[in-house]
Amino acid sequence: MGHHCCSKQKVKRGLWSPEEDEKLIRHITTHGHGCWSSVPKLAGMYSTSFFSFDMFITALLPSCSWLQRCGKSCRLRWINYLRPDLKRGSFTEQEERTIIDVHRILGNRWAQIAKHLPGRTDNEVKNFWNSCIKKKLLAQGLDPNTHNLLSVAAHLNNTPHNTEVFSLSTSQCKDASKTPLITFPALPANRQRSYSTNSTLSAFENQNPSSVMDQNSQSLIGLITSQSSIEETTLLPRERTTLVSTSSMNPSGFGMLEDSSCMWGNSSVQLQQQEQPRLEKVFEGPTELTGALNMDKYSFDGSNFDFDFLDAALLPCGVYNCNVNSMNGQLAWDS
DNA sequence: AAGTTGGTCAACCGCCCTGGG
DNA sequence: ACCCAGGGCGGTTGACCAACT
Repeated sequence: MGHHCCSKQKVKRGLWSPEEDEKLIRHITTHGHGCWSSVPKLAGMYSTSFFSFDMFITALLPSCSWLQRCGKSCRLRWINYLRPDLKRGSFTEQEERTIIDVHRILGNRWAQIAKHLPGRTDNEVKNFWNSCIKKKLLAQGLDPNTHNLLSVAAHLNNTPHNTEVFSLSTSQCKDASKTPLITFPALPANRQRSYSTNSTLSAFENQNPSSVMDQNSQSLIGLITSQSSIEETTLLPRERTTLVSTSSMNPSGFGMLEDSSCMWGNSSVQLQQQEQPRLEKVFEGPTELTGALNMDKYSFDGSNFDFDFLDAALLPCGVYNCNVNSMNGQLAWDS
C-alpha cells in the first residue's frame, strides 16, 4: 500500500536505477524539489528537451519517461543518497563517539543525532547504530538503550525491596581506553532507590584515569549524571572528563538516595578535562563548562554526608574540595 | 558446488505533526 | 472544529553479498 500522495499513480518501488537517479538529480539541481509530490512528473518532463513536441509525447506516455515514483520515495532518495553534500565512506572514530554521546542524551532521535554529523543522514546513523555501535556497547557490558552497565540493570531488576542497591561492576572496564560511562537509572515515580557501590577507590589522587583502580585492581572511571534532569546535567563525556571519588568516611564511594538526593562520601571531587568538548551545541550554557557537580541541602549524620543535586554541569572543570562550615553548616566547593 | 547464515544498508511503512482550506 | 495533503521521522523489511557449513 503506497502513501496517499501517490495512491492514484502506478508507482515503482524498490531500488533506484541509474536512469531514475539521473532524472531526479537533473530536476532538483536545476529547479529544486518544491513540492515533493509533483517531483516525479516534473522530473520526467525535464528529462526531455524542454518546450518540445517530445515533452507532450512524454506526458502522454508516462510509463516511458515520468519518474514513476512516489514523491516520498523521491524525497528519501535525494536526502539519503543523491544529495551532493553527503559524506561517503565509513564513520570515523570521532563520529562514532559523537553518536554515542548524543544518543546517550537524546535516545533514538536519529534525525537530531545526524545534525551533529555533517554529511550524514539519519538513516545512515540509524543503520550504523544498529549494525555496529549497539554490538560494541554490548561487548563493553553497556546497555545500548540506557548506556548503563548491564550488570546494574540486572541487579536492579533482581532486588526485591523498595530500596534497591547495586554494585558498580568494573569487570567490563579492564581496557582503560574503553572506559564506560556510569549513569544512574532514572528513578521510577513510585519507587525509592538507594544506589551505592561496594568498591573502594583507593587511588583517587592519581590523575591518570587509566590508573584509578578499585579494590579488584580493575579500573573504574566514573561519570555520574542524573537522568531525571538529563538535559541540564549532562554531560561529562567519557574520555574527556573523569570523575574520581573516594572517601575515608564512606568507603563505598558514592550513592544516590531516594528522590534523586545524592549521598556522597567524597572528600574531593576531581574533574579533569582532557580535550575540548565536542557537544557544546547540544546544551545551552557556558561552553567551557563540560560539567561538574554542584550540591545543596546536605545533611551529616556523623558518618555520611547527604546531598541533593542542586544542578550539575555548572561548575568549570577542575579539582574541587568540599568544605563544611561547622558554624552554619554551609557547604562550599573550593577549587 | 550448493545451501545456510549473518551483516549491511537502501528503501518502505506507518504514524505523527503542521498548515491550509 | 474538522478534514486533508504533505513532510518528517523512527521502526522495520528485504535485497544483496560474503562467509561459513
